[in-house]
Amino acid sequence: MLHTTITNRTADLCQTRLARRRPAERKLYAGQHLFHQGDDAAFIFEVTKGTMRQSRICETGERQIIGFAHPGDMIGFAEDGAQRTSCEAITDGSVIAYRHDALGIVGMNPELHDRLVAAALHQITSLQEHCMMLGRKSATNKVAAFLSDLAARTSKHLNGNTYIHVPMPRCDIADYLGLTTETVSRGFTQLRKEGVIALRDAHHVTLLRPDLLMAA
Amino acid sequence: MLHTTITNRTADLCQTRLARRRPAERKLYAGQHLFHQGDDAAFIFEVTKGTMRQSRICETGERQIIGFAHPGDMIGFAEDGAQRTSCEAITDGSVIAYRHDALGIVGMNPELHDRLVAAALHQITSLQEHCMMLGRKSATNKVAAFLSDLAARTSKHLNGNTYIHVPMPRCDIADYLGLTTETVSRGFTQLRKEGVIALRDAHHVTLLRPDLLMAA
DNA sequence: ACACAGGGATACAATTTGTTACACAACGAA
DNA sequence: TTCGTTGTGTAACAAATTGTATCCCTGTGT
Repeated sequence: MLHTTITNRTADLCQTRLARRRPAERKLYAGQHLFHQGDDAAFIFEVTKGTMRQSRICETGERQIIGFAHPGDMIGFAEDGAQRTSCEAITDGSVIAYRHDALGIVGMNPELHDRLVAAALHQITSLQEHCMMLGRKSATNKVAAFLSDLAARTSKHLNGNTYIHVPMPRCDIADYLGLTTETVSRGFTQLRKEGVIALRDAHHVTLLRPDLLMAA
Repeated sequence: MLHTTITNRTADLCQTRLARRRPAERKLYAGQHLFHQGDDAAFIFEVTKGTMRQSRICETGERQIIGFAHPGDMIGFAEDGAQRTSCEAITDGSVIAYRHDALGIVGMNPELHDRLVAAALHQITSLQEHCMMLGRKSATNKVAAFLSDLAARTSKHLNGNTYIHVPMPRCDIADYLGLTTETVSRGFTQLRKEGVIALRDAHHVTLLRPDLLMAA
């Protein structure tokens, strides 16, 4: 490891400012891969625009979507330098790349190190919640919880209503929730019939009863 | 943050040796809690003996077991200083406590910092695999995968056979796999009827066909 | 020995979810 | 325009999982 390169606080701060000025932002078009399962994990990425999906394919060919990443999220935490998941852009977007080993070396950039550690801990928490949802909720509950999460991240409020943009197709939601597309469809329909949501089209949802959504 | 306390390498090394000499091991009896959901997260624990279960209770009262921890595993990674899960000992065991903030501060003990970061990344990977299993496997597959994992961690080999000790009751396995106890029971029975495993009793399994277990 | 409690297994009914099939709308290419 | 293609919603039926009730076995205490 590179702990021997530590010199003093000032040098670190300079490096921080330098890194700030050139954030190495990278554009991604819808459908484009950020990395593949098995790739060398040299970077951790911060999403700055767009929505990404992080997925894993298992031996039997089934896909599980591990999570969706929105602006502000960090993706690409990897054990032993190899990505265990793939990551693709669902919409056009952009990311900032940080060296993966900044997690191990405070000296390079202490502020970045803290942000990466915090993001890793956050990832652990959200994976735990995902497990909880996959294991212990019914199909409709899963759809409701998914919309609730999405609303908390990316909703717009206009004259008392909450509007959610659902950028991903139904099959992505299904692979995220451990369901089939048909069951996801039934979930949306049921929430609509119960008056919890209204659908302009498959990708534009209005939240009529946020209270019922949480409880559902 | 406490980066200002960094002085030099030598001091850090001394502190490392000191920490090594007094590992602050703590005994736990079966059923005893290591921490509760909501507790302040001051420590990360390394399991040295026994088996622990880490679980979460959701608003509706359902329990999901996030993972089992065996000797060598680290538990207690927490966001914002608060535990999101509870942790209990399934068998008698013991743990070593490390200060949680050692994750953020390399200076205190660089070697420990590296171990904690590696453990956090490992936790992310295994949670991702857990999600995959919860979302995309049938009941029997889940039981098989669970036994396969357990075998990889804690099995004994005697004259060509693999013996697995299953310390936890069926209801824990159910809450881990997102099933009911009955379904777990049926899973064990099916694997036995297929000749993949043999059962001495509920807690002692012999692995007859490890190849079929992975594939199942 | 006896009754009792707890964990586990099993049969059968009930429910949820997956399958299969088809209709419909939006979209792009010929 | 017309023809495919793709994504989505719906419905009927099949399959998987769960719920319920019951039974078994083992250990424990009286």
